[in-house]
Amino acid sequence: MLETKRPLSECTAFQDTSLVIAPRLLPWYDRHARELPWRKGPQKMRGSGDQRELAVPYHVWLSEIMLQQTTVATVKAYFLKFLAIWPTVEDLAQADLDQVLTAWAGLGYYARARNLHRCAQVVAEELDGIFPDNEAALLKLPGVGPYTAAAIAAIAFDRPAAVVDGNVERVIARFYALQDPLPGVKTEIRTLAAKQTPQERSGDYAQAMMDLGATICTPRNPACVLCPIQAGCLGREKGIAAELPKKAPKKLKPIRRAFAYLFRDEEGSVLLRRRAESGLLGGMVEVPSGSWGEAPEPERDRFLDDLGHWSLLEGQVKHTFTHFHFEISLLQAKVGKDEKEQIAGKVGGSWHVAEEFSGLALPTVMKKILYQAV
DNA sequence: AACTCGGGGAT
DNA sequence: ATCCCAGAGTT
Repeated sequence: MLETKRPLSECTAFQDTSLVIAPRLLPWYDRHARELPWRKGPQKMRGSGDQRELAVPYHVWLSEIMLQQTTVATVKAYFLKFLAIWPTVEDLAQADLDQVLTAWAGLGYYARARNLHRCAQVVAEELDGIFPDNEAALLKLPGVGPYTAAAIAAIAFDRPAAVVDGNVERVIARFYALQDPLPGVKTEIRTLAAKQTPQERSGDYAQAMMDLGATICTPRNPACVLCPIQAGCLGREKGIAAELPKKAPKKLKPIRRAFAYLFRDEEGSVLLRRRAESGLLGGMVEVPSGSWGEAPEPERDRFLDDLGHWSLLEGQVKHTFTHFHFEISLLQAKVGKDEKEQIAGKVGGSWHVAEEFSGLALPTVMKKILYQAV
């Protein structure tokens, strides 16, 4: 067996011989761990009296929320910005939701920002500003699901929680050559992942698995020759690692179309309004638009039509959301100084010049519309 | 279990 | 173009 080849002196932390990943993965992590803004260096197993350096729970939580379905490269700048604006969870709890949404703008999945703000308030006001140190309590927090609860417990508190994200799913599916497709095979993956989670250095192990998936065991063209756990990998033995995990086919994205209505005054101000608190782009700022339908031609909005003399602008703005493509045709109308207030009232919005855009909670699709037209 | 919910980088 | 990303919440 593989584990019997290790010197006994290195085995004390991994006496359960069913642990075949951690003993090889952690030494690799000690050498190859990525430097990330929210991460402290790997815990070195030094003398017994040595203090382990765990990352700050607030930092771990903030980064994990941002990292949900979002790449490390994208998150870095947002993480540093949030930490600069709100150094502590109490600071974030006291912020206005609109400020949080503005700082989050462009990162996507805006329900995360709303839940982030609510969670900060729960921690600050009900938990004395201290994050729970166990999965069950973490799971109750807004925006914290099974993955994030395990990740915080492991990384911030070194609890032996089974951390299973897309990277870990891929590594486990390949290591055990699991050929059933996701999401059906998820339960089996979680069971195996839990069985491999070590009692020691659990936080490092979790991050090592994710680093491995991100840099070696990649979705395509995995670098098996460089892999620290290549020896026990059934997927590699069978020559099918790159094909795993299998996934159910995805649905085709329909195309939705709409008219965006750009009210402009003589000085270049634009009329913007806030979207409903829930649903797509919830709570974000938008250019008023008609309905977003799937018909071959976009639908005019009777109410907005009557508020100005509209002219169609050249070209269309294209944007792809998670589950549909979006094509926006742009309409523009000049608004006189005397009617600005009245129209703003009817539309339910307010006037803004281009210099103010960066301070507004504008999602990317709305920035595209504004930068094309303004 | 299926669906909603952004945006960008890699290929 | 497609895939996938340190997934969660709702139905």
